[in-house]
Amino acid sequence: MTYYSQHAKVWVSVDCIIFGFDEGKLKVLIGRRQMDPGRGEWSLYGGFVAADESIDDAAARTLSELTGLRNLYMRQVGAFGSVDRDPGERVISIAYYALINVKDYDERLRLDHGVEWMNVEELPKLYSDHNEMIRKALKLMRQKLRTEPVGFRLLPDLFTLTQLQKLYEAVNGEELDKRNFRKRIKDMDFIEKTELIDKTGSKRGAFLYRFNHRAYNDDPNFKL
Amino acid sequence: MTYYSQHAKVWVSVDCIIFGFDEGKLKVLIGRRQMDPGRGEWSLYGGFVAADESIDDAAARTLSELTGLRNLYMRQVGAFGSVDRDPGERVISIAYYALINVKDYDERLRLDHGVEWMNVEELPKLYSDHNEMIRKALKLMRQKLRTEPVGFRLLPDLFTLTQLQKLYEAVNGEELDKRNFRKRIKDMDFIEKTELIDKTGSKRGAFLYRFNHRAYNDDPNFKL
DNA sequence: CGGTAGGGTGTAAAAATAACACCTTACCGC
DNA sequence: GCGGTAAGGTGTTATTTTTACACCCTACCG
Repeated sequence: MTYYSQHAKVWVSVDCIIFGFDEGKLKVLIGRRQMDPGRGEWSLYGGFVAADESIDDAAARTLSELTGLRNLYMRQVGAFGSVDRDPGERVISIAYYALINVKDYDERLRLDHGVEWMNVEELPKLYSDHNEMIRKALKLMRQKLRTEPVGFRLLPDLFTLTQLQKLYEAVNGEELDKRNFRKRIKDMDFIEKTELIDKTGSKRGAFLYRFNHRAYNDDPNFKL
Repeated sequence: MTYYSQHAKVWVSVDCIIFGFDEGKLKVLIGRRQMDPGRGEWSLYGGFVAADESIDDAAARTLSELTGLRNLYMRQVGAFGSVDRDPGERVISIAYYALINVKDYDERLRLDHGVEWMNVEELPKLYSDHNEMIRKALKLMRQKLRTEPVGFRLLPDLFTLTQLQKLYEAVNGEELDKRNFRKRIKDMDFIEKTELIDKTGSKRGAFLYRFNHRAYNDDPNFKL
């Protein structure tokens, strides 16, 4: 059975870069590492890949462990495999990023795991190569948000155009022209205007919009 | 020492998607698999990650083993980790793509390894998830070629504009307008015209060009 | 010495992007 | 109750980028 027995086996873990958007800022979930080596250092949340699960499944399981949420939008960032990336043992880690709506994350659960939302712009030095993972995740996520309608995953089901614009501004780190932005939105029929109005963000109130998956599948022409 | 001992260890391999460009076509190096399981099936060339080398080093070593070349342009495609992707054992594989100039590849060495150049458009069914690896590699490679001047890695140091254009046409699968293409090249000062002339491609002869790394670093504005 | 196959060049129309300013609404505080 | 204010909402024009398009040149070959 052991066709490959002359080769070394290693541990493989997954690390999750969980992006959220709140108060106009792009955030990442990080916590203090609870085990050696590196106990107490800021770190991404991760877990090991079990013998009987795929790496995607391991990432999904780890994400759900942390957030209580399933079917999150999740993409692989890549494998990180310096020999000494883990100070104790040889561990290769596959990084994944996920997009979640901050309000879906139960505060209690967050505290239980001792993680917190931190602005991507103001991250501390993290354990091992986790800063590098986040850098790469950010790059991929930005690219994805530009070309596919996944930014909605970071917002509530119903959102205002201003929220959406602020999201894109936070992700790309540059201000956008309101009129040009809204013109583009109008061109995309799968971003549906509802008759509902959000009054929390302004006195006047703003129309709420919704992303229509079906309509997108019919005519997937997204560009922002 | 074994902090993580309750978790399973697995084999980790690397698989190389080696792109080349010849006779106007984009090609990949594949061969018949020489070991069980899957002996005889078409397959990418790969190898195992050793205990004392990073995954990038393993990929570079494997590439150099196959091609005799070092310092190839190489980028990670991602980790592939379905439980049953290898019919025999649990093996997680990290795919890498590399760009080489076909003429740098010693024909003798190629035959020794029993690999051959096959058009990306006409690939057979490959072992395990290797077709999927190639699909993803192609996608990443195309994106890279559009935004960074790495296509030159697929050409000789000196090349004609027609060669360069044919390369981009093959990679993106669409014809380009000669005058528009050359206009863009003229805008990029780091693509230097030499006084040398290539007579192999035509009766009249065409000027040879060269990519100037230094000039590119001074003003890295590439777009094709 | 004529045919031919690839090498080389500029301009104008169309499309995409960027710049820009003012009115509306409803709440809040006085 | 009313004036201030903070966010919501809306079109047009200039600029830039992209695309479309056709003819002459050169040197080899037969």
